[in-house]
Amino acid sequence: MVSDDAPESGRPDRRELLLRATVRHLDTESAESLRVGAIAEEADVAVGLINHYFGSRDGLISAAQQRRIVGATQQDIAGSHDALAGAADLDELMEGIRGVARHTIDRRRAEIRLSRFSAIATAHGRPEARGVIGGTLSELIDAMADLIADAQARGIVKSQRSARGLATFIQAYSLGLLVHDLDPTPSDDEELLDIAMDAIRAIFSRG
Amino acid sequence: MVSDDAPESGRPDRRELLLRATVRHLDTESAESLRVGAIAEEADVAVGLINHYFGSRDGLISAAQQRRIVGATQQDIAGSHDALAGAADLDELMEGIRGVARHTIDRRRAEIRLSRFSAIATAHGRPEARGVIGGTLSELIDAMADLIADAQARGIVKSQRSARGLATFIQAYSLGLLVHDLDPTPSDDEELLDIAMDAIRAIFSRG
Amino acid sequence: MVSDDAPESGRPDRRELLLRATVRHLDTESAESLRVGAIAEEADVAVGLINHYFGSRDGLISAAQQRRIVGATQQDIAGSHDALAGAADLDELMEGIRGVARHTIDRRRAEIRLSRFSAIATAHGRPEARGVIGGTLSELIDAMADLIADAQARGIVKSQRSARGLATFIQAYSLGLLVHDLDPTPSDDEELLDIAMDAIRAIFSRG
Amino acid sequence: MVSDDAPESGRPDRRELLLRATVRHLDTESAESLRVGAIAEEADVAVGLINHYFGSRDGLISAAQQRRIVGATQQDIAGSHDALAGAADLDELMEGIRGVARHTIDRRRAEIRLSRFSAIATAHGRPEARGVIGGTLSELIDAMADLIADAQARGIVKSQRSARGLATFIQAYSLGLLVHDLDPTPSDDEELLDIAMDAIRAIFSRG
DNA sequence: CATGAATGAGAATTCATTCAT
DNA sequence: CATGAATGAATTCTCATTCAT
Repeated sequence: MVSDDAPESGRPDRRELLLRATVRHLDTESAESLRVGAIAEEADVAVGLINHYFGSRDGLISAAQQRRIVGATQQDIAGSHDALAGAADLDELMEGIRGVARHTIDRRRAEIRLSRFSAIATAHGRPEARGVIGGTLSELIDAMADLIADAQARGIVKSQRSARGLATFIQAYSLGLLVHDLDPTPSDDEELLDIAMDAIRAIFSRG
Repeated sequence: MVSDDAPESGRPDRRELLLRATVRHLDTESAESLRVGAIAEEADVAVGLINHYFGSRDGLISAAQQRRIVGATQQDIAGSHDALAGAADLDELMEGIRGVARHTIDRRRAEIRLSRFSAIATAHGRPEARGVIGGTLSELIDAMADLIADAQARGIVKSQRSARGLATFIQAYSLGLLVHDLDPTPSDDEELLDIAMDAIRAIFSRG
Repeated sequence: MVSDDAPESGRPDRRELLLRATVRHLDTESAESLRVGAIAEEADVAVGLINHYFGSRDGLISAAQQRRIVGATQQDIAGSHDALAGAADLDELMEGIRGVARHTIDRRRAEIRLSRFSAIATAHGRPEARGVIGGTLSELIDAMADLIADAQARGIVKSQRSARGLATFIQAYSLGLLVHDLDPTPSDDEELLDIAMDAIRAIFSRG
Repeated sequence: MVSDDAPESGRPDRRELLLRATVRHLDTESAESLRVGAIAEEADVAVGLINHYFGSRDGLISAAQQRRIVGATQQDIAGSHDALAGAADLDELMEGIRGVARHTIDRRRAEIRLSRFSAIATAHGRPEARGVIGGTLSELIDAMADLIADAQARGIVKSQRSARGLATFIQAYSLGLLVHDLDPTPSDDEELLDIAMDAIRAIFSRG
């Protein structure tokens, strides 16, 4: 079977090329600085196709932001799943979470977080983009909630709180770590990790 | 005493008018959509003054973003201070925090949080803005850390973790609540509040 | 008999469809606003065919303008022919002309006249179009001149002026009635008709 | 006193320069072929001013067409007035009219007539322009009607027809002479003149 | 003949910045 | 300090034309 974006196993179609070039741009630069001419050139495609496929520069950016949020999110979910699905008791679970959290806190991931952050910030002043962004974030929370619900069912997580509430808490904290990324005099990563683990262990045990 | 921005109780000076009009714009629209002509008109001031006072359109936007980040969070800090400074024991402290947190979680604050979020996202693709934004965020963390350090000194907060690490955790969570704001099928506010309280009580007690 | 534009009683050929869609457009909109894409879609035909059949957008427009000039006036000629060919004397002739003229003056024909007017105006700034337009107008004058020459041969029209000069006069007046069409405080149609009849009777009788 | 369009007796203001350059262009070329860049350069003015003063390319063209119709019209009226106002009897009047008509029929005026023709044709597909164009044409008819009414009052023109009806007839014929201009095998100018004189004499005498 | 995706030169328009008053 | 008319580079968008299928 031939994949959608690479018909006849040759060069991906022009729409896909444009989208990828745009995602690449947004990974490092602001949307404001995006020039359709530059994107078309980068994608080695005629400018006219941008309006043909996306209606306008704005349409192109929206499509790309959506893909970016989805992309970043899927990675996180996959990582969590691998770490948590097999835990036999709370200690093992916390051990897995610690691994994921350490990766999350790592300031070297700052660029990725900032990039995702800015993609979400797109919702500001673009009410029409809010639905897509909200939906994507919601899926992410759902995926983590599933993992937690599973742990609850297996008696590993004792908390009677809804799995979705707990998942929301963790996601919020994780995203908010951007304040740490941008902090010119940041706290110690390991200490922040310990604090986070205390917090998570607490909400998984009580209530 | 005459305030800086309203000399001789008359009309605030033109620089201030421009800044306010810009903040107002950024509260609802993206920086990209900002037109200096519109801002000047809104402020009822000549366009030329924008470059006179801020050097360029970008200078104006940076100044406004800074004020927005500070402004939105100063309220939180002030609220926290009132609630926490007088607490005699952990229970009283938690009661005060619950009040602040309830206000923080409130989804009606979504617009404000999204607005602040987008201001911070400005750091993406604008390396020159990162210093200002990081510095501002750092000050806010410091302010909250002071409150916590005080509570530690008074023995109310038992945790031996650094006050700044604890403050970072709380700020991160607070900012990250945007995922809750944008969630089309959000968890219950009260439950989220309970979870947050459990987490905070835990990190204030242990470690 | 199968007509040229509807081979084998099926759908008219694509060239004809394009031409008709273009004429339809020009009947209500300016040539400048014509988009080949829109015409092709309207005609339910591939865009590529426009260049195939007409060489270019301009070729299509020229072909359509020509048809419009001819079409609008052919009706007049036909009407005149029916009315004038059988007249036995000047009074009968004038009666027939009155019928045609009444129809011509009618302000409800304003749109048609304006449309034809604009088709002719195409000659301005498009020297290459002048030949076609001039040729078409010339043919129309010739057709009317034939009718008049016939009436002269039969002694009904006494004037020794050239039939073509008389025909030119009538065509000129007829076309110029646009000033009446656009007049916001127009003269009475019937009076205008009487004046025209006086004029025509005079030039048919004297000289 | 300093005129509006040439403040301080120096260079006319930029708006005026743009308008003049546009009129000049439309005198020889079609509106479709007009390029704002070329106009701005011709006027030695920045392109941006076109939108500043006229809103858009279309606004500029409309303003110029209006001025063109008015301009061409005023000349005609002035010429007629000089020729007709002093006539003592019908023969003298006809002599004056013959002078004007000869000038009107002259094929060397074809370009001017075609130009004016195309300005009027602007009404097609631009309903918003119709009012201005109609109003201007109406004023022209009024001016000629005044001349005729005066001749009627002095008993020179016997016709009881309304002066405005007669004026409409003459204007229509005069404008319609474009068919003669574009005719590749035109009738003789002198004969056409004779025919026109016969017609005018008839409608001035009878009815 | 017929199609319509792709092209890219060309045009209008926008808007930050300047500077004479 | 303040003004805002003027500037013109920069950018997006349009759309006639081409050509492989």
